[in-house]
Amino acid sequence: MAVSIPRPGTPVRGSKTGKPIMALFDLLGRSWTLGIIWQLSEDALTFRDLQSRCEGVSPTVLNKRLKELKECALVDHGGEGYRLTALGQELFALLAPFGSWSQNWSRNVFGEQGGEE
Amino acid sequence: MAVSIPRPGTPVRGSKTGKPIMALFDLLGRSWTLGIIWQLSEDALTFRDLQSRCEGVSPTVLNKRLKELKECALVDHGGEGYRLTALGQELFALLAPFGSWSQNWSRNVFGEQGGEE
DNA sequence: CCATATTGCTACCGTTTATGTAGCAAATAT
DNA sequence: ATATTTGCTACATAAACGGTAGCAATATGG
Repeated sequence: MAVSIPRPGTPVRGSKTGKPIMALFDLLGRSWTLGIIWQLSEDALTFRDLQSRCEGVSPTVLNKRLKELKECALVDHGGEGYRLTALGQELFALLAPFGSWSQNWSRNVFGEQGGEE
Repeated sequence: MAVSIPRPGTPVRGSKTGKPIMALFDLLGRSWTLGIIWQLSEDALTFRDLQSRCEGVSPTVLNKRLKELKECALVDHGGEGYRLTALGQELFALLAPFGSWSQNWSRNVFGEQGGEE
C-alpha cells in the first residue's frame, strides 16, 4: 500500500486502524526518524550538518524523513536550517529519557563496553 | 552491511558508532518493534494473538522482531506466551506517555477526526 | 489411540524501502 | 567571475518488509 505520510485517522504502513499511536509508531519506526529528532534537539542544523551527524545517512532518505516530519509538524525549515517545532520539542522531551536508559540497558544486557553518550 | 541485532558497542544499521542510544533507535526504528512492546504491556500473548493485535503483521517479520527483542532482553517467552521482561517494562514506562501525546498531536495537526485510543 | 486443532515458526517470492554515489541548480562567499 | 556551500534529485544496488503456504510439535477431544 506504499504509505507516504502516516496521518492519524488514515491507515498507515501495515496498520488499518489509523489510531494516533499507530500513526506515530509508523512515523517513528522509519529509519533515522528518531535519530533526526535527537540530533535537532539542541540546535538548528543545515541539511548537510544533519546528514553528517546522522552518520552520513543518504540524502535520499534524509530528505524523505524531513518531508514527513515537516508534514507532521514536528520539524520546520527556517533561516538557520532545520529545527524542531514546538510539537517536535514536546516529542523530544518524551524521548530524552531514552538516552540515559539506553546506557543502563547497554550495561545490563551487553556489559560495560557500551561506551559514552 | 546486513545488521541483525543492534548491540551497543557494535556498529548498527547505518550507524558506525555503536552508541547505546543509536543501537536503541536502530532497534525501535524497525517495523512493528514499538507496536509489539505496546501490545505486550498488558498481558502475555501467544505468537498468534500478538500477530492479530499487530494488524496481522506477517509471521516472518513478527518472528524476526521477537528474536531481536529476546536477544536484547526486552521480551521473553515463558509458559503463558511472549511478555515483557523487567527491562522491557521499564522501556514501556518510557513509552507510555506517547499514547496521550499522540492524541493531542493528532488533534493539533490533523484535526479532530483522529479518534480514540 | 487416533483425529483435530493450535502453536510457533520457516520458505518462498514479489514489492517496498534503504543505501550509496554522482551530480545539478540556487544561493553565498571570495 | 570563480569557487563553495546548500538543498536536493536521479539513478542503481542491496536490504527489509509483506503475504501466502505449509510443516513439526504440542495439546485437546472422542
